[in-house]
Amino acid sequence: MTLIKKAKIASYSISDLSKEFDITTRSIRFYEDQGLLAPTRKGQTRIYSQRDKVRLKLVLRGKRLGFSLAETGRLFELYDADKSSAKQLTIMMELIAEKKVDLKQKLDDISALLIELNDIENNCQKILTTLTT
Amino acid sequence: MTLIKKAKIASYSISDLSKEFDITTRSIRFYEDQGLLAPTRKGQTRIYSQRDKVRLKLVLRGKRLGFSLAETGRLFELYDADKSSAKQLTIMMELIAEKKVDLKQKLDDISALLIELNDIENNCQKILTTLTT
DNA sequence: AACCACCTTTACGTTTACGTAAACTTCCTG
DNA sequence: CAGGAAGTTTACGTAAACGTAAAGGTGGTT
Repeated sequence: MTLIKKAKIASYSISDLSKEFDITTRSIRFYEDQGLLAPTRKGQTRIYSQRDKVRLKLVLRGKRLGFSLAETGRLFELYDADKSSAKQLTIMMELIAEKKVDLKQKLDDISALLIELNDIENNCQKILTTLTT
Repeated sequence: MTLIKKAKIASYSISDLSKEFDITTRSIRFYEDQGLLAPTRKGQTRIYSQRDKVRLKLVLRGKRLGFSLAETGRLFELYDADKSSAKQLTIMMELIAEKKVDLKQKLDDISALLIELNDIENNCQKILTTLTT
């Protein structure tokens, strides 16, 4: 396989991303301030890579889940961390275990709430049909 | 069934609840300020009923899911709303539908994140065993 | 009576996550 | 070359969710 993939590396302007994700440029710059993004520069202007775009998507996913930007930052460290020392690795695995507990709690919370919402919904539907007949 | 349940109605002080849920009394009073709790009074002192306690639990569940207090308030309205008018009922059902979409998004987000965390975890484990052998 | 634990209100302070405005550069287009 | 359109930095403003005193009431007990 001597086929070389001369991939056209996708890049984005700040307004590209702001439109795509429906957020303000202010937010994007703020995430950079907080160390969550690190676009390159062409002169003054920020240039976002595919990796930056993925990161931004992950930030927004974190927000949907109620994570603070700092928490999302810690998750990023997990992705990037150096895995050379056994100590570092065990610390990482502890963090992962914690997050997993957190996420499982959220799953339980969502299940419970979905059941309750369905109950109310059914109830509403029932009353509605009796009202309109 | 003439058996009458003379239930001893449970009541709680603010510090009872703060200990049980591991939050400050400040928070509990703040939730009241925001209209999420409505304890009765004995003199100046707040008395919390079983219902208040359940509500507080729901507030905290909402927080875990990243809901604002205002959003949780709207959910409470769903529980309490008058279901007499067809118009009101359809509005309610729309709100419920929205929330369900929201929750399903969260489920997807959590699933994705759990998969990623498991990946990292496995990777760490693998490296760790190669390091320690 | 003095003290302690627990309750109260009032009010200013703090963190997070941006909003918003001002003032400026850079690049394109009519 | 005048005028946008989109980029930049700097900086003050804001909403949400409390934290943190300050100052005081209430009830039991030693």
